[in-house]
Amino acid sequence: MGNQKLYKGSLQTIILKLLSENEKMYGYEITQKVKALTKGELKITEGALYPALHKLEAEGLLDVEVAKVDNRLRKYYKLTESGTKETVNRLAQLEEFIQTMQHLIHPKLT
Amino acid sequence: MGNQKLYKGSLQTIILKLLSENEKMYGYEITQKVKALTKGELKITEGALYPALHKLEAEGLLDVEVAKVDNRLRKYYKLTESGTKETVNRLAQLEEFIQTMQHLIHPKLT
DNA sequence: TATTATGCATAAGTAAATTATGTATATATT
DNA sequence: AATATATACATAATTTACTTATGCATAATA
Repeated sequence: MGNQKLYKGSLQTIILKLLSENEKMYGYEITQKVKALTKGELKITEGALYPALHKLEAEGLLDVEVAKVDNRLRKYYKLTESGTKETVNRLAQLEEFIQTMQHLIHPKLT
Repeated sequence: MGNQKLYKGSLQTIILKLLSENEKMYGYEITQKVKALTKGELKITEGALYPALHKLEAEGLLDVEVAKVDNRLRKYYKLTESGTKETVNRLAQLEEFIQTMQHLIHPKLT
């Protein structure tokens, strides 16, 4: 919980990763999914999420599709072709970053 | 290299960790050490490092001691008692963050 | 002689969050 | 019936933590 600031920079990658697994998701769903997957560790705020989604869309990595469910608005996002490719890169970078941090924290291992 | 933005938020923890291993270090030494430990993966810029050191000092986590070596100035930093305790916390938070990210990236494992 | 390495520092600009609002519908609680 | 919580979107103001650019100074190298 106190490590909330550490995930700065990785939100886009998290979104892309979830979309690579789920075909299409809407914003609120993403926040709930992340909360569930991390057992409440990571809580994505709306102020972070929606601008991030808009940016990914503007960059051509996501497509959006509006739907009305139970009289409520939903915006479903899914990866574009370009987004699918970029997800691979972003995940590789995140993995590399984690490896690098492991080297710093546990200098003896690996 | 492209993951440079991901380490946002972890610089202070990196500094604290290095100082928990080395007793005392000066700024330039820290940049070189990180570069070496990460095989050039992470390059701490001076614009990030020095303000971070000053902040940690202002928070009472570091003590500073000025020395002149080869007619050049050096500022040696070392952990205070409070800094030693805080290092444990920060490292635990970083570990937890890494674990959380692993869960997100590799949902099947652990 | 000019560049690179060593060693410190700060100011301006930027990216990506947090915090605080705002709108609206549906469901659960008092 | 009124109120709070959950669902679902959005944006503006602020803060944090960097990058980039710049500055000063000495030592070693090309």
